[in-house]
Amino acid sequence: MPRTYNEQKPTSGSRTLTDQAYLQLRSDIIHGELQPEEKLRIEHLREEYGVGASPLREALSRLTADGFVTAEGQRGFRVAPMSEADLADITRMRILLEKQALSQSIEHGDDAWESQIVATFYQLEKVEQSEERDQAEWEVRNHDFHEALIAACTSKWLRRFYGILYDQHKRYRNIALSTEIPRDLHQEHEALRNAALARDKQRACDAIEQHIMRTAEITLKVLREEEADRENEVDKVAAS
Amino acid sequence: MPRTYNEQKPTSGSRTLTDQAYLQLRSDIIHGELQPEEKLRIEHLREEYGVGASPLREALSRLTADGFVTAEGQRGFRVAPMSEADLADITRMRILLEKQALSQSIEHGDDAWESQIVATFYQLEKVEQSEERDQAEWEVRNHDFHEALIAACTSKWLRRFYGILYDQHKRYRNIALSTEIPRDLHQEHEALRNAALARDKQRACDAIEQHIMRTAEITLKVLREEEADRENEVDKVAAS
DNA sequence: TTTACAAAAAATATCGATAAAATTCTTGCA
DNA sequence: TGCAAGAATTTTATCGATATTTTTTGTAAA
Repeated sequence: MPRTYNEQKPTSGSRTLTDQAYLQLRSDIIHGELQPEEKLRIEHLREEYGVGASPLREALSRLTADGFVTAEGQRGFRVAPMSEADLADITRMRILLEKQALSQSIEHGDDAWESQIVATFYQLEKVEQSEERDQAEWEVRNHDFHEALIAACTSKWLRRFYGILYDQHKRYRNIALSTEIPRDLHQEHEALRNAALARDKQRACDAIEQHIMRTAEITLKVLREEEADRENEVDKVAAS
Repeated sequence: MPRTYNEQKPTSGSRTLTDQAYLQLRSDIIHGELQPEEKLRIEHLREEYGVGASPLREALSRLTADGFVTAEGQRGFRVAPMSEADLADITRMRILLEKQALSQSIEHGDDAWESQIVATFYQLEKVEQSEERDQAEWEVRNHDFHEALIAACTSKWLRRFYGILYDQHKRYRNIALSTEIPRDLHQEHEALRNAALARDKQRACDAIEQHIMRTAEITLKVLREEEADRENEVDKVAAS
């Protein structure tokens, strides 16, 4: 009896198994389920994710392009490392690109663009001011808002690169904050919204720079604390 | 008798078949052997490049990340389209990134960096002033020189994105110029070298901007002429 | 002649199996 | 005890075969 190997799970909207594997792996890396530098053995992942080698390898190739995975010929794949230097690099680049995208967006944005900024800001505000500050919810709303700001940017390449950096940054935030709550970023978001709607490029660029810097600083601080904790653990074990 | 399917061609230095397929496809796209928008049928490519479906798909995934190929789930791959708008986009982005990379490089460059600029400029100069202006040779020397200029840039991400854009731009140059000769870009290169060695960021950035703009303009002009020619052809055929 | 549908053909995505390469484990020797 | 050669194991990269989808072709009704 010929058996069906694609069971067409209706749970995931993804078309192909490769897409599914890609999205799952991506999510697991961003959320730290797969640790930095961890070896990604195909055989192992096959069981874990329930797909064959081909779609897995393809998914890993894509993730390599996104900078979430590193590949070495004949040596397989591993989760991309994380470092303070890398975070600093991502931050600087994100500032450069998001400023540019924001400027273009302010230049070309129409009424729909403005509306979308107002709408996404409102949703973000709601999450930020609610009692139980849901990290996952905030992530989504934050992303929507930032996306709305640069939605009128006409450069395909700028958007592509910006998207990669945003997701990279997200990984650092997720690893660091994990269960932490977002702080008073609210004023910064508000300033950003107002500057954009006022079509004030300079003010908007300053706001976005400061905003990204602040977010990165907080992430960096938590990252360092975690690092210190880990070293303490090691010392304790060594001392016992 | 178990047969060997990897014949280990010693001609190509690449480790894996995937790498080989990637490099070949890439080159064929950059040099216009594979036309923009052309369908890339796996079955067909298998014969053409002599490798199986798996390495091909992986190679195509990588090329998708580089922006040389587009992929649509369940619909396969095709060569990425080319357009004037895309060229303009690439140009603008390349200016933004190369300026940034150059600034950082000027800031951090050491003696070895300076030497490398002098050396690669000299080689480029030789090609530019020789009688038989070999397009392929010039491409390599030009790339080496530009690479040397930003070699001291510390940002991994900046270099990654810049590399992608440089190669994209190269495709347009190759498609457009094909057998054309490089013009008096020599003075621009010289100005660039001098500004870099003088550690004059402002001057270097201006020089690079003008240089990239000029190159792009020339490419655009040739592109338009070719387009016009093609339309003439079509008209002729339609009239007959 | 065009449109609509169904059958046929082609192409994609995927699997399981396997050769080659890398890694780990043994074991014999200085 | 340390270590090097090589045997065993694990892992990667790759192939050929096949289910599922998409595209093309052929045909009959409007």
